Amino acid sequence: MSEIRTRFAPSPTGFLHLGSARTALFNWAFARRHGGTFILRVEDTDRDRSTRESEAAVLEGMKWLGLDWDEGPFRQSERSERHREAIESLIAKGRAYRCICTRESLEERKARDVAAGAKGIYDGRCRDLALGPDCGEHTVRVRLPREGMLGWDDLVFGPSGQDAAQIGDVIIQRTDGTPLYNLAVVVDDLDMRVTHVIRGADHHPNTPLQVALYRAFGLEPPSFAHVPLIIAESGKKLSKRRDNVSIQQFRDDGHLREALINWIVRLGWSHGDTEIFSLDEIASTFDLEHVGRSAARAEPSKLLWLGQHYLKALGSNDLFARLRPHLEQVAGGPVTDEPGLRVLLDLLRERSHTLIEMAALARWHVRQSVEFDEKAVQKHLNATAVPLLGAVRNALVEIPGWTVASLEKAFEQVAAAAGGVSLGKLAQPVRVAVTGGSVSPGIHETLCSLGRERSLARIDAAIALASTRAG
RNA sequence: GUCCCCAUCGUCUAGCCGGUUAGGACACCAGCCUUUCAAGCUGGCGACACGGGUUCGAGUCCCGUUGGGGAUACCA
Repeated sequence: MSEIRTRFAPSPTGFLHLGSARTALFNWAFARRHGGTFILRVEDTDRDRSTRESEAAVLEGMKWLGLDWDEGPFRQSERSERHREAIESLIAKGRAYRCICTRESLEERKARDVAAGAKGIYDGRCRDLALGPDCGEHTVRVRLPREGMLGWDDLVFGPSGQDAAQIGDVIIQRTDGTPLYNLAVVVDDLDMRVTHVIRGADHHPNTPLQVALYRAFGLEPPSFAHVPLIIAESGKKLSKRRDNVSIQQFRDDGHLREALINWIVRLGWSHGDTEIFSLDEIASTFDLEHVGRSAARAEPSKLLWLGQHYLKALGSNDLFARLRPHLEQVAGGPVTDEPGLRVLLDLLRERSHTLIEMAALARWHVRQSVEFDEKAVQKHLNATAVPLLGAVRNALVEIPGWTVASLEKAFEQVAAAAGGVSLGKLAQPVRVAVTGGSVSPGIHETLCSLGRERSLARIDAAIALASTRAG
């Protein structure tokens, strides 16, 4: 069997779309799984909507996700000469013909047809006119068979197809001489020797036409696999306005690429009961047989869970590197890499789902001063807390080493000396003193990560604050 | 309107040739753990859209209904 070749063919309209990313992933995975070739081709034949910036955004999204391609990126727009040639050859073979029907006339005829209860497909007025190149302004249409099945065996949906009579001779070349999508894809996939076309199910309905085009060229169509669409949480189609569909946006929201990949691969594909997949594992297990047939909702709770999972697994240096920009955002300035911060970040892993969330939880550590949460202060930094904080402070100053164990011991001693106050009574005021809020990792760990000097200074400040308030 | 497609817990899904107490994961709820928040552990709630067939037997096959999606461009 010949080498497997897949391609991802996005139209560059702004950014890498969630659904496109999954299509790209599937194509990438299928090629990798079979030791094949993954091609990237930008479908920019619609000049009005395609820009270099959006093309760059799509490529950037691919790279960020870790989807590397073997050939390309090719631009469909740079292949127009080849497309024209292909159209000419079709005309020469009698498989396509020139059409001089005007837009207005076409619209009018279609409206009439539809009003009469028909489908409104092209009536074939120019089909047998044998118009030459000098016929004036014209489009080119494929000459489709009048009847017969245009079918294929879809690798996801199974036997599929449509009767040729339902389609009609569609336009493949505009009056300005540029090719239309359906013609261009077929020619490109043929030229690039694509063996498996894996794409969104929104293309399912125009596959019969493409099958007809392959036949017109006298060549075998590739295998097709249509992947069900991803729909919004609402159950509706993903909308750019309402829904987050941009991979770049997910990245900016602090999601880990590993989580995003894992999330989308499971949207429509499964491998038994396995939930966790790295890119490598996808590359070695992905198959078309287990791609489902119904649309999947992009419900983000699992993405969040996956985010936490991968946050826990990330190497310390990797985590710090990825988190740094977000930490600096929170700190409002440069953040220095120091052991105490690393300790805190490790503690924050199981408390966060995204980098943004983690950076927010590290706020009290990376900022110079504490920002107090008013409710926490009222509850824990009150008159009764003053002697307690004082006792803790005195004990902490005395301990030789600043470790979790020594801090724990010191707290126990203070609690005992204060006549058996619960550790909770002790811990909360201290927590508010050093973090400004009532939520943080264990108090000993928290103090340990902040370090001796900063901790003591913050406790002193809190004692002062609590005293003034009480007095 | 017309064509095409889809249908298992709230969500993602397992379910290969018809025989399962319909499984897993997320979410949710409860308990344990616990100085807060998490994490972790244990347990719970929870689904074959509906109606007809075929069959000894249907989540699995067939038809219909309903619901949802996609396509109906000189867009891709």
